Amino acid sequence: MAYKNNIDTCASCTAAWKNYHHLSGQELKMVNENRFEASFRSGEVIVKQGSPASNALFLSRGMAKVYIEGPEGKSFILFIARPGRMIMGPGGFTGSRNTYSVSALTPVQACFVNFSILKHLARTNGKFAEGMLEDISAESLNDHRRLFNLTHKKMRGRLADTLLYLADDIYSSDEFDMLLSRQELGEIASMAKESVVRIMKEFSLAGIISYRSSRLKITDRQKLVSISEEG
Amino acid sequence: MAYKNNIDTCASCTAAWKNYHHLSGQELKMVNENRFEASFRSGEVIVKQGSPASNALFLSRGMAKVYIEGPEGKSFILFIARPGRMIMGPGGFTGSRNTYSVSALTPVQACFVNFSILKHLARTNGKFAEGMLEDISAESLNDHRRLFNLTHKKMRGRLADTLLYLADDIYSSDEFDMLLSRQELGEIASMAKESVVRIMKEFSLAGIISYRSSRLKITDRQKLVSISEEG
DNA sequence: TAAATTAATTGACATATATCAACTATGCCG
DNA sequence: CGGCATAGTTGATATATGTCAATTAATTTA
Repeated sequence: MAYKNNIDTCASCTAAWKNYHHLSGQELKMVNENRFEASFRSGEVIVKQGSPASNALFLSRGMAKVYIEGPEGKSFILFIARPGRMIMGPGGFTGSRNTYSVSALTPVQACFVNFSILKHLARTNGKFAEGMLEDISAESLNDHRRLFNLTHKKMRGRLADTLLYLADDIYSSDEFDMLLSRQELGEIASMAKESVVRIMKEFSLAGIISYRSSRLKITDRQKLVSISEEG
Repeated sequence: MAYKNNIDTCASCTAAWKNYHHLSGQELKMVNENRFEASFRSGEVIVKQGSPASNALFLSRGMAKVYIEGPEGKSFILFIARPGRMIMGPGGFTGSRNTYSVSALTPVQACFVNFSILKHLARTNGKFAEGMLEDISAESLNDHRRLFNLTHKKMRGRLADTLLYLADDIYSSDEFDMLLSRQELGEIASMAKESVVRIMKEFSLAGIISYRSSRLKITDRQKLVSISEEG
């Protein structure tokens, strides 16, 4: 975990959180002067569940998984994080501990901004607070959809959801490098890794997806969507 | 759905949202003058999923269930609502439609406050905005726990969770009137109503709970907690 | 109060899905 | 480059859970 500052300023950062647009030059300067940056290698833990929560996380480069660690090594992936998004667990406003872990799926460049700064900005800049509320609301809506889908769909539907999530929300493309293991796909779709393997093969034989090595391509999106909808 | 105003003012309302404490007299007056009130009978729909979302809901009396309606009559109960809490779907800040339905479990007295008022207050009153963020964060944390529990626990664990949720968060007592049908318990714990019946009986035979008619009592909380934890 | 709904219960059965064990492919490190 | 560790794959099996059908209990309505 080597420390270095690769980003000049928040103002010039191309991966900055869109809500920072609501800040004045003065306010953004405050964020910039109080952030700190770090690099992580693939697989490294960026935030550890249970540890004291004091900073929000922003990725400036790379991808990470955000997950809940349960007993007996069981874990559940909440979402995949990319640059441009604020990663602040509920712990930021409620308790004082991280309610989830974050670990790097690729080499990651990350910025940490202390909660106190963000809270101060939310108190003093109404537009910023509103943007924050919008962000958190959008997450909340996702959680609700997920709660419904995970409890009401069967494996095929849940895996279809997962593949569509990756294509639509993460890669914005129907063809992408699959950074997640079968195990991790299972931790998103809530199923055993063996089941992921079997259903991926089934989809492949049905011409819905194709994959070789780590490259995955959705070849029949329509069918995948209908599997997702049928549950 | 008869309309009447039973609450004098927000200032004197004993069921008011705690975050209203952060408002000035002037601000609270604005809320008071722009709210409207309505009564609902048991079973009546208070908010309908998919309809245009324009108001946040506050119960001043009674209980309601907040749930997602899926295809084929399937539904999933997100939470049980009581007075003192703001009920604003994510739709309030993101889309413009209600993302869930709310229906009365008992006779309900409810207040509606337009989003525009709440957004305005959030923009102009930092403390209020912060309180709102705290509230939403707490909900988010619940959703995350629920995502993990529903996907990783077996039926007994999920039903134990549900009964503890009712006792701890809703009734603050180990003995209470069970307003929910077996079907509805299943829509919280994500299982068939028949399974709810069978496991309730099992718990009853094991001396963990007892029930006759609509009265339910947790008689061995420790065991119920351990079932919840073991999953 | 009786009839008519609706909810709860029970048993039998089907099946979706996890688990276990073995094996193979792949990638990484010395 | 070869060997070790990790990830992927496959088949066999166990089981948790849903579904269906029938019955009883409880509640509402006429």
